[in-house]
Amino acid sequence: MASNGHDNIPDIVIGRLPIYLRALNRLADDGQEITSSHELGQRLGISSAQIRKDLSHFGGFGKQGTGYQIEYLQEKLRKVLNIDREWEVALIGVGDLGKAIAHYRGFADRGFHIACLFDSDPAKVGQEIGDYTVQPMAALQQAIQDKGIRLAMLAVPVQHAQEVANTLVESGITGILNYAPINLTVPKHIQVQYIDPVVGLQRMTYYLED
Amino acid sequence: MASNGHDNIPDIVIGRLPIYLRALNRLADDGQEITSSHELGQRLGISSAQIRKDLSHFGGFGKQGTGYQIEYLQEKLRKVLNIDREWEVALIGVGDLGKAIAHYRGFADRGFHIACLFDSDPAKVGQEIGDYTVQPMAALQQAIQDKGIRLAMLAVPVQHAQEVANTLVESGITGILNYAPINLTVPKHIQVQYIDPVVGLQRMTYYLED
DNA sequence: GAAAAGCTGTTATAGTTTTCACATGAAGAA
DNA sequence: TTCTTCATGTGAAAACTATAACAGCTTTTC
Ligand SMILES: NC(=O)c1ccc[n+]([C@@H]2O[C@H](COP(=O)([O-])OP(=O)(O)OC[C@H]3O[C@@H](n4cnc5c(N)ncnc54)[C@H](O)[C@@H]3O)[C@@H](O)[C@H]2O)c1
Ligand SMILES: NC(=O)c1ccc[n+]([C@@H]2O[C@H](COP(=O)([O-])OP(=O)(O)OC[C@H]3O[C@@H](n4cnc5c(N)ncnc54)[C@H](O)[C@@H]3O)[C@@H](O)[C@H]2O)c1
Repeated sequence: MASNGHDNIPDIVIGRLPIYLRALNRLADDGQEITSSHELGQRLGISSAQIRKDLSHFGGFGKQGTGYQIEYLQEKLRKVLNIDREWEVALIGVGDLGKAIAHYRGFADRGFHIACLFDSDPAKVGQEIGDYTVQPMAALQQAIQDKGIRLAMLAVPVQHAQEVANTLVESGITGILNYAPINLTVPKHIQVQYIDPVVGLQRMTYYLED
Repeated sequence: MASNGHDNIPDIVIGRLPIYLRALNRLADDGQEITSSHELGQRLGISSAQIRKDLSHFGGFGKQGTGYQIEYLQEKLRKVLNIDREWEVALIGVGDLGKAIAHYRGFADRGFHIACLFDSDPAKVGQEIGDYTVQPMAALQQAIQDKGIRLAMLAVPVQHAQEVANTLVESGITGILNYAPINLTVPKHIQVQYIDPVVGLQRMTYYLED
């Protein structure tokens, strides 16, 4: 049916594709070559019908009677998600969390290359972290525009998150991964994703008996 | 997800409550005392009707013509979510990420107290981090049972995450916040929440034009 | 090589979630 | 007071999402 043009695929379907891809990565690591909607569903706690239906939005990736070739399906999902290439990401805020992020290899392994680091603290500016030097905020706009960077990770204290987000948007960033526990107000065409572990914990305690 | 003796409030509603609470925290920080479903909705990019409907599952927290008393609503939401008390959390894996987590004050500020640290690496065991000493994995079950800990954060390498999760479940943990990029297989009564920043990035790139 | 078993893609059905729209109550203005 | 404005809580309708079921192709089994 539809291929990679932005037809009207529900957001909720798009949101599950990275989860499918992550499960496929694990199966591939284990040396497995073929899987099925049933196996994936069992692993993910999702019905097999839902997986088949989600995938069918983008074309037939499987083979009746056989299942899905893992490597092929990974390739197709990467293409759909636009991650069949490397994305450069700016990281703002090189504190405890920012440093852990900068050292973490899991981003590069999955196609996201941290291409520059920024911090407002003069004591941090100039520090070498990984392959890069921490730059001052004054250099942000120019650097992002020169490199054509579209994505940023925001790891500054909550009080400054909105203000830095505004700067990012002005600089041309269109996707922000926000670690600060605050909902950002941004123009409609800007994507934001939130990482807030406390929200995760709070979602669980509801279900725990006292 | 199993609902523990609660009414049958949809999971999706429960999942939004921490987001509402977070927004209320910000408003309270700004010194505001009253808000409305409309104001909250604007900040969160959610319709006001949805917020009113969500809250109405738990009783009438607002006042017609006026809105919601922020402090009162926070209190009520905390009660609903079972976070009108402090929860102790075990942290497994004291690497780069685990250290950043252990130093982060945002957990304690929002009612989650990291009560013990574990690592399998003999070089890490015995290290002092924050107020606690890293303990060996062999001490895990006893410590968790003695303290009656129900929640754990999992920050070990992906290859060991499932095996450690199994140990946690055996030890009596019923909620796991998993930082490793793998879907855990656990018994039905165990809650799991995932923190995977790469998934967040991948959800955004779909919407970015090439 | 025929029958059995397995799996996809898809259409139809069931279920869930969101939005709409309004009755009702509160607060301030004139 | 009375009028106007504002905002909640809620049933009904609309929109969306998940599940069930099956035709049709593939592989395995005997
Ligand atoms: N540490 C964690 O495990 C963790 C976990 C979840 C969320 N967070 C969140 O991530 C953010 C950072 O946490 P952290 O523990 O690394 O804090 P931190 O204080 O160690 O680091 C914050 C960094 O941001 C820099 N900064 C401050 N204002 C800035 C500005 N206007 N522009 C650019 N840089 C600025 C500071 O100089 C500092 O280096 C916080 O919002 C926190 O709530 C942290
Ligand atoms: N660093 C980050 O910013 C970041 C971000 C997102 C996700 N993660 C994920 O978090 C996990 C940890 O990342 P990290 O960068 O801290 O890795 P790390 O290698 O620095 O730390 C892992 C720690 O786990 C310990 N460990 C290993 N096996 C163990 C076992 N069986 N039982 C107990 N402890 C064990 C190790 O001794 C080490 O101290 C990984 O799964 C990683 O993918 C990390």
